[in-house]
Order: sequence, then C-alpha cells, then structure tokens
Amino acid sequence: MPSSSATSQRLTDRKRRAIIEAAIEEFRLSGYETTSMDRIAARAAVSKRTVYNHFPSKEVLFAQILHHLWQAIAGGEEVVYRHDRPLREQLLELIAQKFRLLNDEAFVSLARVAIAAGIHSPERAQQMVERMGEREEGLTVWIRAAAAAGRLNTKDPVFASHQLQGLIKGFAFWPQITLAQPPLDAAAQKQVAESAVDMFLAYYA
Amino acid sequence: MPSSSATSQRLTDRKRRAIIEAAIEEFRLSGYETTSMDRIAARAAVSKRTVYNHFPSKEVLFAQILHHLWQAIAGGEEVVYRHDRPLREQLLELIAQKFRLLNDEAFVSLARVAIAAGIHSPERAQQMVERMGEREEGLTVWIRAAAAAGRLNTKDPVFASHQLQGLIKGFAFWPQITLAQPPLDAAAQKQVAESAVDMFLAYYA
DNA sequence: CCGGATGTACACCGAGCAGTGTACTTTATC
DNA sequence: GATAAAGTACACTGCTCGGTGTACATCCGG
Repeated sequence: MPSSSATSQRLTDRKRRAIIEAAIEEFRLSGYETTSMDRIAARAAVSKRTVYNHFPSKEVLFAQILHHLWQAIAGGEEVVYRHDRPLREQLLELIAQKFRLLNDEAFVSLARVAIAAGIHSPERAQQMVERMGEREEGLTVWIRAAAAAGRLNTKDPVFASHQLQGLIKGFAFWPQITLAQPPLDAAAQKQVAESAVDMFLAYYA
Repeated sequence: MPSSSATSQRLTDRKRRAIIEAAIEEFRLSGYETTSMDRIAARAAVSKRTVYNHFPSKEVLFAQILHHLWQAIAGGEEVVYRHDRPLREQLLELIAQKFRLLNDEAFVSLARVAIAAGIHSPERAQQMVERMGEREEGLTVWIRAAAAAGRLNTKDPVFASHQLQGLIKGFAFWPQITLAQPPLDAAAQKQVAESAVDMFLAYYA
C-alpha cells in the first residue's frame, strides 16, 4: 500500500517528479541542445516511452521545467518605503532580500538554463528576462517613493535602480551565471551590500 | 592573373578567409552545438572537403575563430594615472575606452559566442574570461595608482574597479550579451559614464 | 481479483551530423 | 604547356537524436 507515503502518492506522480528532477539536472548540466531525452530517461530511471507519455516533446518538457523552477522561487515579500527609517537601513534590507534570491540555488539554476538556452532564442530570452524584471520592480518602486518624498535626488528611478543592481550583480550574479562560481560568502555579501549602498547614497542622498 | 588583388592573394588564402568569416557568422547565429560544418561550407561557398583540408575538426576551427576574433580586438592603449589632471577627466577617458570595446561588434560577437559556448564548458569559459580580465587590468592599475597617490580612498583597488565596471556593464554589456540588445547610443553612453564616475568619486574621492 | 490505466522493453524510422576516401578539375607556378 | 598544389563533387561510415509503435508487465482503485 504505497498510499501511506506523504511525498510519493501514486506511481504516476512519482515517475513524473523523477522525470522533472532528472530533466532539471540534465538541462542544468548540459543545456538544452546537448541534453538528450534518452539521458533524461536514464537518469530518472524511467523508460523513454514513459517520458513521452508524460511530455509530448522535448520542447514542452523544457518549458515545463522553466515553469516549475519559476514556481519554486515565487515567494517575495516587498519592502515598502518608510519615511521614519534611515535610507541606509531600508536599502540594506532591500539588498539582503536580493541576496536571498541570488543565493537560492533554484533561482541560479533557472537563470543559467534560461540564459544559456535563450542566448540564441531571442523570444524566449526576452520572455524570461521580462519575468525576472518583475522581481526587480521592488527596488525601483522603493527608489521612486524615496525620490518622491524628497530624500533621493534622482529623476530616473529605473536608471538608479539599475545602477544599484549593477553594483551587486557584477559580484553576485554574472560570475555565478557565466562562470559557475559559488555564491558569495556572508562576509563578501556584507562588503558588497554596504559598499554599494554607501556609494549609492553618497551620490543620490 | 588574380595576383593583382591586394586583399585576396592566393586562392587558398581567399578560401580560408571565406571559411573563417562564414564560421564566425554561423557560430554567432547558432552557437557551437547547433552549427554544422555543412552549413559553414555552404555559406563560405566552399566544398566541405576544403573546410576539412584547412581545419582538422570543428573543435579546432572554433578555437581558431576565437583566436581570430581576439586578434581583431587587440588594440588597446592604456590610460596612465596623471597626478596633474582631474580624476573625473581621467576616469571618463578610461570609461570611454571601455565603451569603444563594448561598441566593437567583433568584441560583442566574441563575448557572446564564448559565453554561450563556455557556459557549460568550465575550462574554456575560465580561460576566456581570464583573458578578458587582462583587458580590465587597465582600470585597476589606474585606481591603484590614484589610491597610492592619496587621491582615492580605497584599500582594495580590484574591488573598486569591479564596482565601477558593474555600473557600466549592467547597462552596456550584459543586456547586449544575454538579450542581443543593441549597443547604447551616444547619449545613453554619456549618461551611464558620467553618472558612474560621479557616483564612484562621491564615494571614493 | 478484475480491468483499465500506466509503465517497460525494444525495435524502429528518418534526419542530421562529424569526418573520410577518392577520382577528378581548377589554379597557379616554372 | 607541364606539373604540383589546391579545390570539388559525391558517396559513404558510424553515430546520436527525437519521436513512435507495439506487445507485454505492473500497478492500483473498485
């Protein structure tokens, strides 16, 4: 009676999960083009036919993977602008939030696969990065609010937001994506975050 | 008597050039994996056998392409630190130099192909980006000199250099690489450069 | 314990690809 | 104009891949 397991449920669900997990792993390791359905089936310990019974094509499977990984990230509490608290404190909180995302292995996997696959598929790349853009809105919104409250001196919150993010991503995103470097340790994160915020405020505050 | 042409020289050289140009185009369009030697041969208007007479394998051809593109970039005059000139002026010159590289289509092509191909080939990626790192030394050296002269307040020139580059690349490199966006126009370049330098100096000067 | 759903093993198709071997033609040089 | 070097057309090998069809085994709810 396998119904007792809380995680597994029906066989068909377990198989499906195994396929998705194997596919994530393979796509992450080898990218879209060089990953074969046979390898995915083998890693999932599943018949190739079963893979095709669940997913009609490699393309669809890949899309589902992207969707699946996207779900895994979903959680994201906003930091709203507060007039009664120091800018530095609030910005550091915003950055810390960003670091939580950047340290999330699921996010990095998603980004790597998406960028690797999308680099020669403009429409998919466009779509993915637009979605990621939504994540970054939080910071822009905060900057706009602070500027409206007269505490930041910028006419272009989007630009300023990109600048601050550039100060972070140059250390904590692009090297990890393009060079598979490990995430920054706590000390490095602190240095990057504080230095970025201080530089940002030195200019805009 | 085709010897009259200044650019073409011997037939074998013309053929070789055609192959390289076609290969660059194809690799840039489709990446390493999905580009076939047949397509390269077709685009070069050359027999497939001729391709293999010039280059023993796809792998070698690809390596030559990378080398070839690297050569095409080579030129790069250094800006040395001058104690008698304003920091802002010198930094803007440094950034302008970086923009010349970022606007160079050959460089962007190289970077895209290399990153796309290298994203799942750690050793090649490592090698490429180390080479690119050499290019960036100029800025770091300048910052170190300025700090030694007591005009910049940093203990970590490499870190500071990465920060300044983050402020540039977030606008003028990564979007172009990962999203195939067009290079920044002159006005945008000016805004990005001046804002970056001013922010940098507001913090470190 | 029955029966439909699901999974499996395996053979297979058609296509594309890297790379080779060969017989022949073109090019350029002396 | 002979001759060696270079290019070409083309057939072919061996391999991988995405995807399918099928006959048979296994699972699991009623």
